[in-house]
Amino acid sequence: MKFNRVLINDDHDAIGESVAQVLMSNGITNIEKTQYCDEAYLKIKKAELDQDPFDLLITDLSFKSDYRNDNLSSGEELITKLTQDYPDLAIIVYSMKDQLQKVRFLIKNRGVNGYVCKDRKGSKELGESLNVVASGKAYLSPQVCKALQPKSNMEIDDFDIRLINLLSKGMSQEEISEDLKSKNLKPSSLSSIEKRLNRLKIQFKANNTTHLVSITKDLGLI
Amino acid sequence: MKFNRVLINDDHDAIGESVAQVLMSNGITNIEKTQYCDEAYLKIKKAELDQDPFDLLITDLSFKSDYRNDNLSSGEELITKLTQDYPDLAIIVYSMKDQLQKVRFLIKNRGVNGYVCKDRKGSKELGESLNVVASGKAYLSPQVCKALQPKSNMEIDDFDIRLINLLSKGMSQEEISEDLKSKNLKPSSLSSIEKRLNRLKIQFKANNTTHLVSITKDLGLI
DNA sequence: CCTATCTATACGGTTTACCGTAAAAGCAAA
DNA sequence: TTTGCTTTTACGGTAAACCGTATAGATAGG
Repeated sequence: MKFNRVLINDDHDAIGESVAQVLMSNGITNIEKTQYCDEAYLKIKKAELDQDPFDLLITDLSFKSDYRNDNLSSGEELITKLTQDYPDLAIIVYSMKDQLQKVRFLIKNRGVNGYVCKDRKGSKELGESLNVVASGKAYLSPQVCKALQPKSNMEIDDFDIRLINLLSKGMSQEEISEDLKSKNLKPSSLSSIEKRLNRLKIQFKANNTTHLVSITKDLGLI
Repeated sequence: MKFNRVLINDDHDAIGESVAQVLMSNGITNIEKTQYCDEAYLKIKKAELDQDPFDLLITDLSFKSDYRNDNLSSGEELITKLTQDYPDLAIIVYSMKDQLQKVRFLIKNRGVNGYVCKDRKGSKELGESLNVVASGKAYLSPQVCKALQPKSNMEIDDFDIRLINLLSKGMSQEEISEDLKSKNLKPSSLSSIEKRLNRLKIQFKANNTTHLVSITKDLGLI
């Protein structure tokens, strides 16, 4: 099997162009490009209605917002919507992010078929991913291929991310506790929050909360 | 004046390629590419020694680290070193970051000649910047062109920056006080530090220290 | 020289973060 | 159901951050 009709969704024009180059050098010429997630969704929808659907979407995850106020503001939202509506569409994510948690989530829970890291060898890996994904297998860049290996111990989950995010927004640990309780999310006691933060501080070698937020921001975790 | 010999420094291969395309379509063919800041520095140094120097560097700011442990790990460090050693070299930054403080700093204090945002029209703007910078003027992408307008500038001095920086490294206010005393820097009492932080927290509408560090990191202030 | 003003510092009280310990709840295998 | 393990929660003490107020020093204008 080979992909015939491909949509590229990336807000950076140069990336879109280079992805198109990779596709063409793999013999794929029926290509369209979008720079917004809304636009991508509409194009896919229209293609479906026109009986000329895409077989593959290559998309970034993070998009800068501009004057248009977008409905779908991130690649992840786009993917969530697409996997509901068009489960047959193959999706390759092409992103700077290399967090295992995110990768695992997209592959396991969103049925993403490939995850290629924009990096020094991004183009080459993207080319390889086309063949792998076309043959029905999942492709992962080497940097993130351990995402699917079970349990590489020291890992952070969505709760951790949420926690650090709320801290970075200036909430106190007690306020966070209240917030979680009001949303009926499970670990919500101040004590649990403290314990979790403690683990994270050890993991990231942070001296205090401020340091932890600083480090995770640098890592692009939040 | 026109640029003859250009070095492109970007860790993402596709970007390097697309920048090269832009240069060639502007009639510049003497192009070299690097994917590491160390490599870029060495290449520029060598070219200088060989009496065949570059007249322009186009570089990203953030680079992923890999197995090589780099000396210069960011574009900013590279630029700092270059403006010391080769003040005549023109530099255009091509980056995702669009924080005004960062841009202002690079233009004012590092003598960077152009700042182009990697964005939906990044390639087009990069092409325009070549002509503007070649004619001796500074080029700024529309998103960041207000960086040079003095209006948007709140009065934050070096002490403030130093303070927030130390906080982001995990030091307590007392440790910072000790540190400043040991360096004989003037406001150094815990009380002064508290007062200064208070002013900053009001200025940036921060709830606490963690929030303050988070906000200033987002602004690119530190 | 005196005074108004601004800055640095000192101090005490309150809140929040930090850290250890321990009980309670959830869960899976025997 | 019992047992053992893990996770969540509770609590108490210490350290640090937070906040108001007050004194000391430095500076500029009269």
